[in-house]
Amino acid sequence: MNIYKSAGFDASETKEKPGKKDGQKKIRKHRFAFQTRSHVDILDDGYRWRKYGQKAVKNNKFPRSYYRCTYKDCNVKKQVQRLSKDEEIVVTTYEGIHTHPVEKPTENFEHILRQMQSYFPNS
DNA sequence: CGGATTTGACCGGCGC
DNA sequence: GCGCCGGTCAAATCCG
Repeated sequence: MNIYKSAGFDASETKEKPGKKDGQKKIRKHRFAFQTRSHVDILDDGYRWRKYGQKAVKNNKFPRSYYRCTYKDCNVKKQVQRLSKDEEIVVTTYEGIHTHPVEKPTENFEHILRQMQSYFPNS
């Protein structure tokens, strides 16, 4: 299994909706993109995900899948997209930070999971 | 039975 | 002002 993490470290601020009251304004949304070499887009990182949508991308021939964490109070989002150039490459983009423990015995992914948690500052 | 998944439709924002 | 795109939610259905 050859899995390597991508350097797609992008921290964008939350997109607040104009017209609404001062909701989340200064909080940033952690965005982390992972590039995995797999034929299946079902990458289990140890968390439970529930698919809530699927849309096709313009630059891609393949549709993108939208997932959301099913944990109580866990508003973490994840998207999976395949590269049109290399269908065997799957890009997993995580949005948000998990606030609950992992209960799944991840295989080699545990290694990556550790790296992810390292990037997420636990304030 | 509960939980999860699928597809379609709808809404909002932005562009022109 | 209208059109278009992206994104999200909802209902129905299927599986375990």
